[in-house]
Amino acid sequence: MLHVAEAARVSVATVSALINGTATVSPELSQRIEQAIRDIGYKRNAIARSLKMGTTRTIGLTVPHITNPFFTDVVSVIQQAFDRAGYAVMLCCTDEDLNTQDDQIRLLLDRMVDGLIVARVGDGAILKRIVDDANVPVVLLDRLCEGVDTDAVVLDNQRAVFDAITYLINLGHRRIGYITGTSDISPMHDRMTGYREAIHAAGLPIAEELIRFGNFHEIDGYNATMQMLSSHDRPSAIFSANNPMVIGTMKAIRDIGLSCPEDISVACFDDFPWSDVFQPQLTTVAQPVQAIGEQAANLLLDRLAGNRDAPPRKLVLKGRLMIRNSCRPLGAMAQSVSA
Amino acid sequence: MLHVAEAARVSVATVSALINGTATVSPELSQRIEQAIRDIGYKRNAIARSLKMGTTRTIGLTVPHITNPFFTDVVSVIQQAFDRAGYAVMLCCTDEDLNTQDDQIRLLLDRMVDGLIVARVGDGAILKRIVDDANVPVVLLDRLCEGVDTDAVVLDNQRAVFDAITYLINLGHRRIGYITGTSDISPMHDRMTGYREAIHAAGLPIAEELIRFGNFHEIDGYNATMQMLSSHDRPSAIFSANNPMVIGTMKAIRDIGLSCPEDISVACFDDFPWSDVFQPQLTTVAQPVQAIGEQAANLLLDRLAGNRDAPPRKLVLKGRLMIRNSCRPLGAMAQSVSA
DNA sequence: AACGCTAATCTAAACGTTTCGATCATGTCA
DNA sequence: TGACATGATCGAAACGTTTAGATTAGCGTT
Repeated sequence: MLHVAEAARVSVATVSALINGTATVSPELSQRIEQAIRDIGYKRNAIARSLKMGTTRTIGLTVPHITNPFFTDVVSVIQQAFDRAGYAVMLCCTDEDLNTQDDQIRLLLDRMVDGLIVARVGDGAILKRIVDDANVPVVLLDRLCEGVDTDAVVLDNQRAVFDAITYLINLGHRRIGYITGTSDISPMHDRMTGYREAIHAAGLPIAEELIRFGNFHEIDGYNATMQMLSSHDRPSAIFSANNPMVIGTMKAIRDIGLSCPEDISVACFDDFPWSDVFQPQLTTVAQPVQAIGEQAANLLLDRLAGNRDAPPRKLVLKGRLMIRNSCRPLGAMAQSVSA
Repeated sequence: MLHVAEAARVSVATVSALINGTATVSPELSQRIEQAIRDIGYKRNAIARSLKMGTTRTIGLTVPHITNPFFTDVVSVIQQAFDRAGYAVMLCCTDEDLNTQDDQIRLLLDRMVDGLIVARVGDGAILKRIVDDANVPVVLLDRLCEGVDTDAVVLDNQRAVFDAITYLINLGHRRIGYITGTSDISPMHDRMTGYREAIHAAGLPIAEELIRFGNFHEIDGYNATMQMLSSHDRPSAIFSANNPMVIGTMKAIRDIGLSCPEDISVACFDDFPWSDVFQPQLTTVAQPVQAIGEQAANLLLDRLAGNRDAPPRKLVLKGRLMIRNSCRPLGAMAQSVSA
């Protein structure tokens, strides 16, 4: 900018005024300045601007895994929304690791991001402290965080799983395996509650050996399924509370020599783009990814636009059970259907 | 930092020296400073540091679509690599749009990213100018760019498709449909060449009506497949040069009342994590996503480490044909196999 | 005692912006 | 003609760091 000012024989203040339109500058000088900008190929240095202005027009986004199709889609939507609003997005993947997450959030805050969207991981204690210290707006995505009272957009996980399990029960299933992630994050906790409530509402007993915990990865789903299917009294249906793990479930079913849905029914949380093309077409709980991403972005953009003092807003969206052909009727029902 | 210095009754220079270890500071002052840092909860401002140092420890990454599983995986690997190296990643999705891409790259450069990894889109002219102007190292990912002579990591696309098409020919297929993206980017061009060469090498005629262009999206694959299958002399196999489009192909096959592989064989570029669990299990050309991401990251990290003057390095990796059950033998071969 | 050497610390400029308040020319009005 | 408002431009401080070079103190040599 200094060079531009010199070339146009004006002060840097005038150049700044012209670029930002913060003051009127005469047509004559305007032209000289614009010419100089073109000649020199001047580009405003956003870092210097950020330092002075105290804002970077950048937000931080942390998710556990970008390869989980749910997060892939949500990240994509969020990215687009902020792109439209002129913000850049710094993406971090925490790999479901608490320390990684904390490091990354600190890194983002050091860089003066204007806001944060966090699909948190693990215990929320440190997150709480970090968020309290940093006075940037934070939006929680997908996962609430005890003690962190801020904007959030989540799914009604309990209801969604309740509906899915009830659907399986209505098909005649009585022993329904349930594979979940570690329950220290709210969706896993709520989904589990939905499972238990559905079983209970149907007057069925909860079989604790049919509930298996994994760490969100395909291999965890594989192992959990293997264990369940190797038992003497195996379930007739399996519900996976997490999307990558269901791939493991399908592989285990294949490897053990069974097939879905003939021998065992399968349903899972989170939809796949290809779920209605390949066989079996999985019955899933679809999250409104577009809406989730947009709402999260809107909440944050609203804060960034200056609406700092409004009380925390918590948006709860509804999932949708996508019934396909991976679950088959059992017993009396099966006969009435096949008749 | 000023507050820390005051609290510890030292100069800011000493504080800086201690934090960065750039000069020895006596144990006594060290202790006072560390105490003050803790008391105040001081965090170094990375923006101010960047302004002074001329480096942000941030890189820019642009890809066409993050929802394309190939890019999802590569982005994930790159993100991890830079995370380990203490860099942040700014992610941009260009949505296969040239203007969006140019805007985003400019945005990234304004923010003084230290380097750029670009899976480019469209015509490379503007990209070339931008890259020339900015004197940050650039690594091209997946797609080369005419006139931009810089580090790159790409696949041997021609060979990969040649092998895949030859595989289909060896199965007895003679009319092989080919669905591709717009050929102004190098992978699409090279893949097309591979297709033509394979057909030619087998002494078969090129049927131009079997070559269809789309814009990388599922819907394009759908439309292209619909057109081909509605013709009087439809192909016995279809190869999709792009991953999202093959979903459209499968949907079209289903909607038109055919099935794969009984009525038509299908293969495509890029592997899916779930390709060997669901039916049909797609035969694909798998890219070494892990290696691609790591190599791209390494090339850039090497430049960032100061190796600026080395000549441009172009890494060409090999694809791998993953043969599954979505392609069936035809004619004489089919008989010998089924016999 | 004067000198030089080393180690520790500090002063101040610089990075590239924004912006407040000052300056200055010009035109208007009484 | 003088007072004054208006509009355009500028000078300089500030944002929070890093760092070159100056300063100071302590200590061993001669």
